[in-house]
Amino acid sequence: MKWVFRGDRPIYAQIVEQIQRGVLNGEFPPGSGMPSVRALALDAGVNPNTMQKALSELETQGLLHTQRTAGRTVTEDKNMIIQLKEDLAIEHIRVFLEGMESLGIGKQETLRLLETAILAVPESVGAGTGADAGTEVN
Amino acid sequence: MKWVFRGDRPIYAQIVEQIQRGVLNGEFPPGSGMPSVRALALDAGVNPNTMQKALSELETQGLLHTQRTAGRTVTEDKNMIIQLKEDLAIEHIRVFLEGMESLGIGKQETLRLLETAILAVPESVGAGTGADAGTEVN
Amino acid sequence: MKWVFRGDRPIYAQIVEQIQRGVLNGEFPPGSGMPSVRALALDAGVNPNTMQKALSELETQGLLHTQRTAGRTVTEDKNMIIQLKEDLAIEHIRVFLEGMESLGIGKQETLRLLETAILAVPESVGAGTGADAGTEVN
Amino acid sequence: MKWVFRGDRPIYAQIVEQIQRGVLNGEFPPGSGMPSVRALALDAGVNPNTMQKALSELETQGLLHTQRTAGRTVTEDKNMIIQLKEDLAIEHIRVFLEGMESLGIGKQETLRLLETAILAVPESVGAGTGADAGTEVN
DNA sequence: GTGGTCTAGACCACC
DNA sequence: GTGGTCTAGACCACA
Repeated sequence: MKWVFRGDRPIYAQIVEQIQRGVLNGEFPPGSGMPSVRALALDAGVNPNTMQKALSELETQGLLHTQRTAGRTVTEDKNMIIQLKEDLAIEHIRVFLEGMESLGIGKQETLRLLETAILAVPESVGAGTGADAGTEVN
Repeated sequence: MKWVFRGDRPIYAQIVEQIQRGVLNGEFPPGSGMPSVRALALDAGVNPNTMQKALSELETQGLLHTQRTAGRTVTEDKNMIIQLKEDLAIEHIRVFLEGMESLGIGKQETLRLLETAILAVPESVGAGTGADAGTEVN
Repeated sequence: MKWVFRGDRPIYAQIVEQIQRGVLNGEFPPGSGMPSVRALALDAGVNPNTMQKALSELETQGLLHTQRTAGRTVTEDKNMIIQLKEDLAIEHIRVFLEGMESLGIGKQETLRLLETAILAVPESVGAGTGADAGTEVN
Repeated sequence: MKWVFRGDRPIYAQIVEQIQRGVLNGEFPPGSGMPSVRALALDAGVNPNTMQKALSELETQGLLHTQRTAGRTVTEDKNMIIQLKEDLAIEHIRVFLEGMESLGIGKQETLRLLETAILAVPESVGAGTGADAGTEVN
């Protein structure tokens, strides 16, 4: 796992997001065991307490489970993972549209701008990243 | 001006954004005078210090100018306003795409999702918000 | 507020319960401001961090709100408080009946035992504690 | 024996309770022999050390005895079993009333609520589970 | 002064 | 070794 932290937001919150991301894109497969708190903390270069805080938040979200002394595991509930992915995507879109609107840029214009932006720096077009979206999880 | 604040982010930052928005959408036209710090603070229901901090930041951004004794005015530089709008839009798009990508959703898929989202709750289609983007300012 | 802690469960969890109790019985009325984290910690004789952990859990429960720098307040949503009271009562009853049942004591017998226990050490009978149950909150 | 464990409390403590329950409700009759530690551990799906710890505790409680080479047996002292049952019941009731009181619900009201709860989901009324309380043991 | 975050370091029960 | 809890102490942004 590659950890990158910015100074403008709590580290633990960034950890939460990056682990969520890791679960969503298959780096931490459903049902698999997570590294120990200490190991993760060492790897990320943060205090174990900070890592712990992030992990327990992920636990209250239901994304992680803990077996007391047997370490933590990613939830096996693939539906929850898919659901989370959808929720986050919808929220992202909502915030994005809202932000653009507040700049006086309407939805249609936003769409047009996004198209332009993507065409400017396309990813290997044709390769369906759309397909990928679901496959890592299933 | 209608002020709305959420508790999860610094008030002053939210003020900055809302005034930016006001300038971009024509509520505070270029060259026009801003209300006094006290008046704005009273209107927004915040501490004058907080409003002061927000205005200072807008000044360093170049969006507002101080006329020593004559209070603050919105910049007359329409290009700067257009430029700001563009910058913010590009930044929004960049962050958005990055966020979606981190969910394992590629650019093409993102575009498709955005289309779907917009078609679901369209704005009065045909009315060119794209046109608006520039018109209030010019 | 009188704080009592037992060694068999996390202190922060006991704080959570005792503050809940305080909100439910009117010691912390809805909408009122809570003492500062430091003050509460000093009063309870625990580390500010421990108190903070308890308070932030109460916040995620929705029972407390925080105004960033203006301190914390009890929620004004009386319905939520009543709801919480009901939920906790039902949960208590459920656990109680389950526990008795696991001793081989059925519901009817449990009821009989409880009657006996209460008659043995009655509270000022006739004085409707039942009435009180709702009144502090309303 | 059907073992169920929750992750929020020590496994060994839950084992203690479940075996107590087994003794109280006649599943492990007084004087009878207990399965071996290994067998129990295998059955419950826990580490033998954990099962050992639970059994040791039950031994210090006096509910089980070791016959050196002959394995463990349930105590033949029926009075002790009855006593244990009573103690646990009283403790349960005490904790229950205390908990309800802390919600601002007095004893009389608690009694009323319990009646309601039981009437809502009655067990085959008339069948005296109360009678059972003593019979398996005698 | 307020809440919030982070670190360092210790201790504990559990397996 | 694992997760969990607690303390002590420091620093920060905000109002």
